[in-house]
Amino acid sequence: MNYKNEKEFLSQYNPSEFESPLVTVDLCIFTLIDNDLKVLMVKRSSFPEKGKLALPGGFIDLSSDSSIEETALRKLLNKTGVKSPYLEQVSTIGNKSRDPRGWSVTTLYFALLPYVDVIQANEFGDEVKWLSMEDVAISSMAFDHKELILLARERLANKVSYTDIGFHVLPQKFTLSQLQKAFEILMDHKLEKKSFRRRMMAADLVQELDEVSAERGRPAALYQAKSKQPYFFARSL
Amino acid sequence: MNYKNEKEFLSQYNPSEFESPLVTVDLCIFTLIDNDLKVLMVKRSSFPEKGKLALPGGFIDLSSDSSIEETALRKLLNKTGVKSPYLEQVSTIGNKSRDPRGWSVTTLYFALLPYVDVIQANEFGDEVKWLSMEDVAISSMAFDHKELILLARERLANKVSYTDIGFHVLPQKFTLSQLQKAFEILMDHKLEKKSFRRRMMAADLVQELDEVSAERGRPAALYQAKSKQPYFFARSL
DNA sequence: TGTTATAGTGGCACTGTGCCACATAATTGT
DNA sequence: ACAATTATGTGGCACAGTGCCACTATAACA
Repeated sequence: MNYKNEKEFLSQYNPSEFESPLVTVDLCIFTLIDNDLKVLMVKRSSFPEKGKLALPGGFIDLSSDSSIEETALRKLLNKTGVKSPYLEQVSTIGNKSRDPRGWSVTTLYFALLPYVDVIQANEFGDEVKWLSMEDVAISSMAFDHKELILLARERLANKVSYTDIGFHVLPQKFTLSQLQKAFEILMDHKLEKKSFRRRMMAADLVQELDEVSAERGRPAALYQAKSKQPYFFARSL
Repeated sequence: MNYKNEKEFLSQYNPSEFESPLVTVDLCIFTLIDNDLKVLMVKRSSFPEKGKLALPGGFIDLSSDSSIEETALRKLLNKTGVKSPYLEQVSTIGNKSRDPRGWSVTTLYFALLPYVDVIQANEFGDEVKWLSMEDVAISSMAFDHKELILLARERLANKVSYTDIGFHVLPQKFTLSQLQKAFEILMDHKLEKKSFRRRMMAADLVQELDEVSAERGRPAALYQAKSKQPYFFARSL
Protein backbone atom coordinates (compact mmCIF):
# COMPACT_ATOMS: atom_id res chain seq x y z
CA MET A 1 0.00 0.00 0.00
CA ASN A 2 1.23 3.46 -0.83
CA TYR A 3 0.08 6.55 1.04
CA LYS A 4 0.45 10.16 -0.02
CA ASN A 5 0.98 11.49 3.47
CA GLU A 6 0.74 10.66 7.15
CA LYS A 7 -2.85 11.88 7.47
CA GLU A 8 -4.01 9.52 4.74
CA PHE A 9 -2.02 6.69 6.29
CA LEU A 10 -3.60 7.22 9.68
CA SER A 11 -7.11 7.36 8.29
CA GLN A 12 -6.58 3.89 6.84
CA TYR A 13 -4.79 2.47 9.87
CA ASN A 14 -6.31 -0.44 11.71
CA PRO A 15 -4.64 -1.21 15.06
CA SER A 16 -5.76 -4.84 15.16
CA GLU A 17 -4.33 -5.60 11.75
CA PHE A 18 -1.18 -7.10 13.24
CA GLU A 19 -1.17 -9.81 15.82
CA SER A 20 -0.10 -8.30 19.09
CA PRO A 21 0.71 -9.78 22.48
CA LEU A 22 -1.39 -9.45 25.63
CA VAL A 23 -0.23 -6.47 27.66
CA THR A 24 -0.63 -6.23 31.40
CA VAL A 25 0.72 -4.34 34.38
CA ASP A 26 1.51 -6.23 37.58
CA LEU A 27 2.24 -4.86 41.01
CA CYS A 28 4.35 -6.11 43.84
CA ILE A 29 3.08 -4.10 46.80
CA PHE A 30 5.39 -4.38 49.79
CA THR A 31 4.79 -3.32 53.34
CA LEU A 32 5.97 -4.10 56.84
CA ILE A 33 3.47 -5.69 59.24
CA ASP A 34 4.83 -6.43 62.67
CA ASN A 35 8.40 -6.30 61.43
CA ASP A 36 7.66 -8.82 58.73
CA LEU A 37 7.89 -8.08 55.03
CA LYS A 38 4.62 -8.75 53.22
CA VAL A 39 3.43 -8.74 49.61
CA LEU A 40 -0.14 -8.15 48.59
CA MET A 41 -1.71 -11.03 46.69
CA VAL A 42 -5.17 -11.62 45.28
CA LYS A 43 -6.98 -14.85 44.61
CA ARG A 44 -7.93 -14.97 40.95
CA SER A 45 -11.68 -15.04 40.51
CA SER A 46 -11.69 -15.92 36.82
CA PHE A 47 -9.87 -17.98 34.22
CA PRO A 48 -7.10 -18.54 33.46
CA GLU A 49 -5.41 -19.75 36.65
CA LYS A 50 -8.72 -19.32 38.48
CA GLY A 51 -8.43 -19.73 42.25
CA LYS A 52 -4.67 -19.31 42.35
CA LEU A 53 -2.79 -16.56 44.12
CA ALA A 54 -1.59 -13.78 41.85
CA LEU A 55 -0.15 -10.30 41.96
CA PRO A 56 -2.67 -7.50 41.67
CA GLY A 57 -2.67 -6.12 38.15
CA GLY A 58 -4.28 -6.53 34.83
CA PHE A 59 -4.96 -4.94 31.51
CA ILE A 60 -4.46 -1.31 30.63
CA ASP A 61 -7.75 0.52 30.31
CA LEU A 62 -7.15 2.31 27.02
CA SER A 63 -9.93 4.78 27.58
CA SER A 64 -9.31 5.80 31.19
CA ASP A 65 -5.56 5.30 31.67
CA SER A 66 -3.32 7.78 29.92
CA SER A 67 -0.07 6.00 30.81
CA ILE A 68 1.04 2.66 32.23
CA GLU A 69 2.11 4.31 35.45
CA GLU A 70 -1.47 5.50 35.79
CA THR A 71 -2.65 1.95 35.30
CA ALA A 72 -0.36 0.86 38.10
CA LEU A 73 -1.56 3.63 40.42
CA ARG A 74 -5.20 2.81 39.67
CA LYS A 75 -4.72 -0.85 40.55
CA LEU A 76 -2.89 0.11 43.69
CA LEU A 77 -5.60 2.52 44.80
CA ASN A 78 -8.19 -0.20 44.18
CA LYS A 79 -6.53 -2.69 46.44
CA THR A 80 -5.06 -0.55 49.21
CA GLY A 81 -6.72 2.86 49.14
CA VAL A 82 -3.26 4.41 48.97
CA LYS A 83 -2.84 7.25 46.47
CA SER A 84 0.83 8.15 46.54
CA PRO A 85 3.10 5.32 47.55
CA TYR A 86 6.67 4.91 46.49
CA LEU A 87 6.28 3.34 43.07
CA GLU A 88 9.05 2.11 40.81
CA GLN A 89 9.12 0.18 37.58
CA VAL A 90 11.13 -3.01 37.95
CA SER A 91 11.17 -4.66 34.58
CA THR A 92 9.11 -5.80 31.65
CA ILE A 93 8.84 -9.50 31.05
CA GLY A 94 7.51 -10.76 27.76
CA ASN A 95 7.54 -14.20 26.20
CA LYS A 96 5.30 -16.75 24.58
CA SER A 97 5.09 -19.18 27.47
CA ARG A 98 4.21 -17.20 30.57
CA ASP A 99 0.46 -17.09 29.88
CA PRO A 100 -1.64 -19.96 28.53
CA ARG A 101 -3.60 -17.47 26.40
CA GLY A 102 -0.47 -16.80 24.31
CA TRP A 103 2.30 -14.28 23.84
CA SER A 104 2.14 -12.00 26.83
CA VAL A 105 3.99 -8.96 28.09
CA THR A 106 3.80 -7.58 31.60
CA THR A 107 5.36 -4.50 33.10
CA LEU A 108 6.20 -5.09 36.72
CA TYR A 109 6.17 -2.33 39.33
CA PHE A 110 6.90 -2.45 42.99
CA ALA A 111 5.33 -0.22 45.60
CA LEU A 112 6.36 0.55 49.16
CA LEU A 113 3.91 1.88 51.71
CA PRO A 114 3.30 2.14 55.46
CA TYR A 115 0.76 -0.40 56.59
CA VAL A 116 -1.13 2.19 58.66
CA ASP A 117 -2.17 3.92 55.43
CA VAL A 118 -3.79 0.82 53.99
CA ILE A 119 -7.54 0.62 53.73
CA GLN A 120 -8.62 -2.78 52.58
CA ALA A 121 -10.82 -1.13 49.96
CA ASN A 122 -11.60 -4.09 47.86
CA GLU A 123 -13.67 -2.68 45.10
CA PHE A 124 -14.11 -5.86 43.16
CA GLY A 125 -14.54 -8.17 46.08
CA ASP A 126 -11.50 -10.25 45.14
CA GLU A 127 -9.97 -12.02 48.02
CA VAL A 128 -6.93 -10.03 49.13
CA LYS A 129 -4.09 -11.36 51.24
CA TRP A 130 -0.83 -10.04 52.69
CA LEU A 131 1.63 -12.86 52.13
CA SER A 132 4.78 -13.12 54.19
CA MET A 133 7.99 -13.39 52.17
CA GLU A 134 8.79 -16.74 53.76
CA ASP A 135 5.47 -18.04 52.46
CA VAL A 136 6.19 -16.79 48.96
CA ALA A 137 8.76 -19.53 48.45
CA ILE A 138 6.35 -22.31 49.42
CA SER A 139 3.14 -21.02 47.84
CA SER A 140 1.84 -22.00 44.46
CA MET A 141 1.07 -19.00 42.25
CA ALA A 142 -0.48 -18.10 38.96
CA PHE A 143 1.63 -17.58 35.83
CA ASP A 144 5.25 -16.61 36.56
CA HIS A 145 4.24 -14.43 39.47
CA LYS A 146 6.54 -16.10 41.95
CA GLU A 147 9.50 -15.18 39.78
CA LEU A 148 8.15 -11.65 39.45
CA ILE A 149 8.04 -11.32 43.21
CA LEU A 150 11.60 -12.52 43.51
CA LEU A 151 12.68 -10.01 40.88
CA ALA A 152 10.98 -7.19 42.71
CA ARG A 153 12.33 -8.43 46.04
CA GLU A 154 15.86 -8.38 44.71
CA ARG A 155 15.50 -4.88 43.30
CA LEU A 156 14.02 -3.73 46.60
CA ALA A 157 16.87 -5.09 48.70
CA ASN A 158 19.40 -3.57 46.35
CA LYS A 159 17.84 -0.17 46.19
CA VAL A 160 17.37 0.09 49.94
CA SER A 161 21.09 -0.44 50.35
CA TYR A 162 22.05 2.77 48.57
CA THR A 163 18.98 5.02 48.74
CA ASP A 164 16.52 6.28 51.33
CA ILE A 165 13.45 4.53 49.92
CA GLY A 166 13.27 2.44 53.09
CA PHE A 167 11.62 5.41 54.79
CA HIS A 168 8.44 4.73 52.83
CA VAL A 169 7.37 1.72 54.90
CA LEU A 170 7.33 3.72 58.15
CA PRO A 171 4.61 5.91 59.65
CA GLN A 172 5.24 9.67 59.90
CA LYS A 173 6.95 9.48 63.28
CA PHE A 174 9.50 6.83 64.08
CA THR A 175 12.58 6.15 66.15
CA LEU A 176 16.00 5.54 64.64
CA SER A 177 15.86 1.96 65.88
CA GLN A 178 12.61 1.40 64.04
CA LEU A 179 14.15 2.95 60.95
CA GLN A 180 17.17 0.70 61.21
CA LYS A 181 15.01 -2.38 61.73
CA ALA A 182 12.99 -1.48 58.63
CA PHE A 183 16.16 -1.11 56.55
CA GLU A 184 17.44 -4.43 57.87
CA ILE A 185 14.31 -6.29 56.94
CA LEU A 186 14.02 -4.69 53.52
CA MET A 187 17.66 -5.49 52.78
CA ASP A 188 17.62 -8.83 54.56
CA HIS A 189 20.92 -7.84 56.14
CA LYS A 190 21.91 -6.87 59.71
CA LEU A 191 23.28 -3.38 60.20
CA GLU A 192 25.57 -1.85 62.78
CA LYS A 193 23.86 0.69 65.01
CA LYS A 194 26.47 3.42 65.09
CA SER A 195 27.28 3.24 61.40
CA PHE A 196 23.63 3.41 60.47
CA ARG A 197 22.92 6.44 62.64
CA ARG A 198 26.01 8.27 61.43
CA ARG A 199 24.98 7.65 57.85
CA MET A 200 21.47 8.98 58.36
CA MET A 201 22.70 12.01 60.26
CA ALA A 202 25.42 12.81 57.75
CA ALA A 203 22.84 12.68 54.96
CA ASP A 204 20.59 15.03 56.93
CA LEU A 205 17.56 12.89 56.18
CA VAL A 206 15.68 13.16 59.48
CA GLN A 207 14.25 15.86 61.70
CA GLU A 208 14.29 15.24 65.43
CA LEU A 209 10.99 15.91 67.21
CA ASP A 210 10.36 16.96 70.80
CA GLU A 211 8.63 13.69 71.60
CA VAL A 212 9.87 10.33 72.71
CA SER A 213 8.61 6.84 72.19
CA ALA A 214 8.10 4.89 75.42
CA GLU A 215 8.55 1.17 75.01
CA ARG A 216 10.72 -1.11 77.07
CA GLY A 217 14.09 0.32 78.03
CA ARG A 218 15.30 3.85 77.53
CA PRO A 219 12.82 6.08 75.68
CA ALA A 220 13.83 6.79 72.11
CA ALA A 221 13.72 10.13 70.34
CA LEU A 222 11.10 10.40 67.64
CA TYR A 223 12.02 11.62 64.17
CA GLN A 224 10.31 12.42 60.92
CA ALA A 225 11.62 12.22 57.38
CA LYS A 226 12.94 15.47 55.96
CA SER A 227 13.29 15.38 52.20
CA LYS A 228 10.76 14.23 49.68
CA GLN A 229 13.35 13.81 46.92
CA PRO A 230 14.96 10.40 46.73
CA TYR A 231 18.45 10.43 48.22
CA PHE A 232 21.37 8.39 46.95
CA PHE A 233 24.21 7.46 49.27
CA ALA A 234 27.70 7.53 47.83
CA ARG A 235 28.38 4.04 49.15
CA SER A 236 26.23 0.96 49.33
CA LEU A 237 25.80 -0.95 52.61
CA MET B 1 -19.80 -16.25 30.45
CA ASN B 2 -19.22 -19.18 32.72
CA TYR B 3 -16.62 -21.84 32.01
CA LYS B 4 -16.34 -25.28 33.60
CA ASN B 5 -12.57 -25.34 33.57
CA GLU B 6 -9.46 -23.67 32.20
CA LYS B 7 -9.28 -25.87 29.14
CA GLU B 8 -12.79 -24.90 28.10
CA PHE B 9 -12.01 -21.26 28.78
CA LEU B 10 -8.91 -21.34 26.62
CA SER B 11 -10.69 -23.03 23.75
CA GLN B 12 -13.12 -20.12 23.65
CA TYR B 13 -10.52 -17.42 24.17
CA ASN B 14 -10.01 -14.79 21.51
CA PRO B 15 -6.92 -12.63 22.01
CA SER B 16 -8.23 -9.70 19.96
CA GLU B 17 -11.43 -9.47 21.94
CA PHE B 18 -10.07 -6.67 24.10
CA GLU B 19 -8.58 -3.51 22.74
CA SER B 20 -4.87 -3.64 23.35
CA PRO B 21 -2.10 -1.10 22.83
CA LEU B 22 0.60 -1.26 20.20
CA VAL B 23 3.67 -3.01 21.56
CA THR B 24 7.17 -2.34 20.32
CA VAL B 25 10.78 -2.79 21.33
CA ASP B 26 13.24 0.06 20.76
CA LEU B 27 17.00 0.00 20.95
CA CYS B 28 19.54 2.60 21.85
CA ILE B 29 22.78 1.16 20.50
CA PHE B 30 25.81 3.00 21.80
CA THR B 31 29.37 2.79 20.67
CA LEU B 32 32.53 4.85 20.65
CA ILE B 33 33.85 6.09 17.32
CA ASP B 34 37.01 8.15 17.52
CA ASN B 35 36.43 8.90 21.19
CA ASP B 36 32.97 10.19 20.49
CA LEU B 37 29.79 8.60 21.81
CA LYS B 38 27.40 7.63 19.05
CA VAL B 39 23.88 6.22 18.84
CA LEU B 40 22.58 4.20 15.95
CA MET B 41 19.60 5.77 14.17
CA VAL B 42 17.58 4.75 11.15
CA LYS B 43 15.61 6.89 8.76
CA ARG B 44 12.00 5.70 8.75
CA SER B 45 11.02 4.36 5.37
CA SER B 46 7.29 4.16 6.03
CA PHE B 47 4.46 5.92 7.81
CA PRO B 48 3.98 7.15 10.41
CA GLU B 49 6.80 9.70 10.85
CA LYS B 50 8.14 8.69 7.43
CA GLY B 51 11.55 10.17 6.68
CA LYS B 52 12.35 11.08 10.26
CA LEU B 53 15.20 9.71 12.33
CA ALA B 54 14.20 6.98 14.75
CA LEU B 55 15.69 4.36 17.00
CA PRO B 56 15.98 0.90 15.51
CA GLY B 57 13.19 -1.29 16.76
CA GLY B 58 9.71 -2.38 15.97
CA PHE B 59 7.05 -4.92 16.62
CA ILE B 60 7.54 -8.25 18.27
CA ASP B 61 7.35 -11.12 15.81
CA LEU B 62 4.98 -13.41 17.67
CA SER B 63 5.93 -16.44 15.61
CA SER B 64 9.71 -16.16 15.57
CA ASP B 65 10.56 -14.33 18.80
CA SER B 66 10.11 -16.27 22.00
CA SER B 67 10.82 -13.33 24.31
CA ILE B 68 11.19 -9.57 24.07
CA GLU B 69 14.89 -9.82 24.70
CA GLU B 70 15.06 -12.01 21.63
CA THR B 71 13.23 -9.34 19.68
CA ALA B 72 15.82 -6.82 20.81
CA LEU B 73 18.72 -9.09 19.88
CA ARG B 74 17.20 -9.79 16.48
CA LYS B 75 16.87 -6.08 15.70
CA LEU B 76 20.39 -5.49 16.87
CA LEU B 77 21.82 -8.27 14.75
CA ASN B 78 19.95 -6.86 11.75
CA LYS B 79 21.48 -3.45 12.05
CA THR B 80 24.97 -4.12 13.30
CA GLY B 81 25.79 -7.76 12.71
CA VAL B 82 26.69 -8.07 16.38
CA LYS B 83 25.40 -11.15 18.17
CA SER B 84 26.29 -10.72 21.82
CA PRO B 85 26.62 -7.13 22.91
CA TYR B 86 26.06 -5.83 26.36
CA LEU B 87 22.27 -5.47 26.44
CA GLU B 88 20.19 -4.04 29.24
CA GLN B 89 16.55 -3.15 29.56
CA VAL B 90 16.13 0.49 30.49
CA SER B 91 12.46 1.11 30.92
CA THR B 92 9.03 0.63 29.42
CA ILE B 93 7.18 3.72 28.31
CA GLY B 94 3.49 3.51 27.57
CA ASN B 95 0.91 6.20 27.05
CA LYS B 96 -1.80 7.29 24.67
CA SER B 97 0.04 10.20 23.10
CA ARG B 98 3.44 8.97 22.04
CA ASP B 99 2.29 7.41 18.77
CA PRO B 100 -0.25 8.92 16.36
CA ARG B 101 -1.70 5.47 15.76
CA GLY B 102 -2.95 5.34 19.34
CA TRP B 103 -2.11 3.87 22.75
CA SER B 104 1.41 2.56 22.46
CA VAL B 105 3.89 0.79 24.69
CA THR B 106 7.58 0.42 24.02
CA THR B 107 10.25 -1.41 25.94
CA LEU B 108 13.54 0.38 25.64
CA TYR B 109 16.90 -1.41 25.71
CA PHE B 110 20.35 -0.07 25.44
CA ALA B 111 23.31 -1.90 23.94
CA LEU B 112 27.01 -1.30 24.22
CA LEU B 113 29.47 -2.61 21.68
CA PRO B 114 32.94 -2.06 20.25
CA TYR B 115 32.76 -0.30 16.90
CA VAL B 116 35.26 -2.71 15.34
CA ASP B 117 32.68 -5.49 15.65
CA VAL B 118 30.06 -3.62 13.65
CA ILE B 119 29.20 -4.80 10.18
CA GLN B 120 26.83 -2.41 8.54
CA ALA B 121 24.62 -5.33 7.62
CA ASN B 122 21.56 -3.49 6.59
CA GLU B 123 19.16 -6.22 5.71
CA PHE B 124 16.24 -3.99 4.92
CA GLY B 125 18.16 -1.27 3.21
CA ASP B 126 16.99 1.36 5.65
CA GLU B 127 19.30 4.26 5.89
CA VAL B 128 21.44 3.79 8.99
CA LYS B 129 23.39 6.50 10.75
CA TRP B 130 25.65 6.81 13.78
CA LEU B 131 24.56 10.02 15.42
CA SER B 132 26.88 11.87 17.77
CA MET B 133 25.37 12.65 21.19
CA GLU B 134 25.85 16.38 20.62
CA ASP B 135 23.71 16.08 17.50
CA VAL B 136 20.98 14.24 19.38
CA ALA B 137 19.97 17.43 21.15
CA ILE B 138 19.57 19.40 17.93
CA SER B 139 18.05 16.73 15.67
CA SER B 140 14.40 16.25 15.06
CA MET B 141 13.23 12.71 15.70
CA ALA B 142 10.23 10.45 15.33
CA PHE B 143 7.83 9.85 18.22
CA ASP B 144 9.37 10.42 21.67
CA HIS B 145 12.66 8.90 20.58
CA LYS B 146 14.74 11.84 21.65
CA GLU B 147 13.50 11.42 25.19
CA LEU B 148 14.16 7.70 24.99
CA ILE B 149 17.76 8.37 24.03
CA LEU B 150 18.18 10.76 26.93
CA LEU B 151 16.72 8.15 29.28
CA ALA B 152 19.13 5.52 28.01
CA ARG B 153 22.01 7.99 28.10
CA GLU B 154 21.33 8.78 31.73
CA ARG B 155 21.14 5.13 32.70
CA LEU B 156 24.36 4.46 30.81
CA ALA B 157 26.28 7.23 32.56
CA ASN B 158 24.99 6.09 35.92
CA LYS B 159 25.75 2.45 35.42
CA VAL B 160 29.25 3.06 34.12
CA SER B 161 30.02 4.91 37.33
CA TYR B 162 29.60 1.84 39.55
CA THR B 163 30.04 -1.17 37.25
CA ASP B 164 32.50 -2.43 34.67
CA ILE B 165 30.12 -2.28 31.68
CA GLY B 166 32.35 0.41 30.19
CA PHE B 167 34.67 -2.36 29.02
CA HIS B 168 32.15 -3.35 26.37
CA VAL B 169 32.90 -0.45 24.04
CA LEU B 170 36.56 -1.39 23.74
CA PRO B 171 38.29 -3.88 21.45
CA GLN B 172 39.89 -6.97 22.98
CA LYS B 173 43.21 -5.32 23.67
CA PHE B 174 43.45 -1.85 25.12
CA THR B 175 45.63 0.36 27.26
CA LEU B 176 44.55 1.66 30.65
CA SER B 177 44.49 5.17 29.24
CA GLN B 178 42.08 4.09 26.52
CA LEU B 179 39.96 2.37 29.15
CA GLN B 180 39.90 5.50 31.27
CA LYS B 181 39.05 7.68 28.30
CA ALA B 182 36.14 5.36 27.46
CA PHE B 183 34.81 5.53 31.02
CA GLU B 184 35.13 9.30 30.98
CA ILE B 185 33.16 9.68 27.78
CA LEU B 186 30.48 7.21 28.81
CA MET B 187 30.07 8.96 32.17
CA ASP B 188 30.60 12.45 30.77
CA HIS B 189 32.92 13.09 33.68
CA LYS B 190 36.70 13.51 33.99
CA LEU B 191 38.55 10.96 36.09
CA GLU B 192 41.82 11.05 37.98
CA LYS B 193 44.49 8.78 36.52
CA LYS B 194 45.88 7.23 39.68
CA SER B 195 42.50 6.69 41.30
CA PHE B 196 41.13 5.04 38.20
CA ARG B 197 44.06 2.67 37.83
CA ARG B 198 44.02 1.73 41.50
CA ARG B 199 40.34 0.97 41.27
CA MET B 200 40.70 -1.29 38.25
CA MET B 201 43.68 -3.09 39.74
CA ALA B 202 42.02 -3.57 43.11
CA ALA B 203 38.99 -5.07 41.38
CA ASP B 204 41.27 -7.43 39.44
CA LEU B 205 39.40 -6.73 36.23
CA VAL B 206 42.26 -6.70 33.75
CA GLN B 207 45.01 -9.02 32.58
CA GLU B 208 48.26 -7.44 31.51
CA LEU B 209 49.65 -8.67 28.20
CA ASP B 210 53.24 -8.86 26.98
CA GLU B 211 52.62 -6.28 24.30
CA VAL B 212 52.72 -2.54 24.23
CA SER B 213 50.88 0.02 22.23
CA ALA B 214 53.13 2.49 20.44
CA GLU B 215 51.61 5.90 19.92
CA ARG B 216 53.17 9.22 20.80
CA GLY B 217 54.98 9.33 24.12
CA ARG B 218 55.89 6.41 26.33
CA PRO B 219 54.52 3.07 25.08
CA ALA B 220 51.56 1.82 27.09
CA ALA B 221 51.04 -1.70 28.34
CA LEU B 222 48.22 -3.58 26.67
CA TYR B 223 45.55 -5.31 28.73
CA GLN B 224 42.52 -7.46 28.17
CA ALA B 225 39.36 -7.79 30.23
CA LYS B 226 39.34 -10.66 32.69
CA SER B 227 35.85 -11.51 33.91
CA LYS B 228 32.75 -11.98 31.88
CA GLN B 229 30.44 -11.48 34.87
CA PRO B 230 29.37 -7.91 35.50
CA TYR B 231 31.29 -6.36 38.37
CA PHE B 232 29.89 -3.86 40.85
CA PHE B 233 32.17 -1.45 42.64
CA ALA B 234 31.42 -0.70 46.27
CA ARG B 235 31.55 3.02 45.60
CA SER B 236 30.35 5.11 42.74
CA LEU B 237 32.68 7.57 40.99
C1' DT C 1 18.39 -0.94 94.72
C1' DG C 2 20.22 -3.88 91.52
C1' DT C 3 18.84 -6.20 87.07
C1' DT C 4 17.28 -5.95 82.48
C1' DA C 5 16.33 -3.67 78.29
C1' DT C 6 16.91 -0.41 74.90
C1' DA C 7 18.91 4.21 73.30
C1' DG C 8 22.70 6.73 72.21
C1' DT C 9 28.03 8.02 71.99
C1' DG C 10 33.36 7.86 71.80
C1' DG C 11 37.04 6.52 69.47
C1' DC C 12 40.18 4.05 66.50
C1' DA C 13 41.48 1.13 62.55
C1' DC C 14 40.63 0.20 57.79
C1' DT C 15 39.33 0.94 52.87
C1' DG C 16 38.95 3.52 48.92
C1' DT C 17 39.34 8.08 46.84
C1' DG C 18 41.28 12.79 45.52
C1' DC C 19 45.21 15.08 44.60
C1' DC C 20 49.65 16.25 43.04
C1' DA C 21 54.44 15.71 42.41
C1' DC C 22 57.73 12.85 40.40
C1' DA C 23 59.94 9.15 37.62
C1' DT C 24 60.04 6.63 33.10
C1' DA C 25 60.30 5.74 28.15
C1' DA C 26 59.40 6.63 23.79
C1' DT C 27 59.30 10.35 19.64
C1' DT C 28 60.49 14.87 17.60
C1' DG C 29 63.16 18.96 16.60
C1' DT C 30 67.46 21.49 16.19
C1' DA D 1 73.86 14.14 20.08
C1' DC D 2 70.76 15.91 23.12
C1' DA D 3 67.15 18.76 24.88
C1' DA D 4 62.11 19.36 24.47
C1' DT D 5 57.82 17.13 24.14
C1' DT D 6 54.41 13.74 25.08
C1' DA D 7 52.28 10.29 27.33
C1' DT D 8 52.71 6.28 30.74
C1' DG D 9 53.10 4.85 35.28
C1' DT D 10 54.05 5.40 40.63
C1' DG D 11 54.71 7.33 45.56
C1' DG D 12 52.64 9.22 49.21
C1' DC D 13 49.58 11.74 52.16
C1' DA D 14 45.07 13.77 53.58
C1' DC D 15 40.27 12.91 53.86
C1' DA D 16 35.63 10.67 54.01
C1' DG D 17 32.76 6.96 55.26
C1' DT D 18 32.40 2.51 57.42
C1' DG D 19 33.08 -1.49 60.79
C1' DC D 20 33.66 -2.51 65.25
C1' DC D 21 33.30 -2.52 70.07
C1' DA D 22 33.26 -0.70 74.52
C1' DC D 23 31.01 2.43 77.25
C1' DT D 24 27.38 5.62 79.06
C1' DA D 25 22.33 6.93 79.70
C1' DT D 26 17.50 6.35 80.97
C1' DA D 27 13.59 4.04 81.46
C1' DA D 28 10.73 -0.26 83.69
C1' DC D 29 10.61 -4.06 86.78
C1' DA D 30 11.55 -7.40 90.41
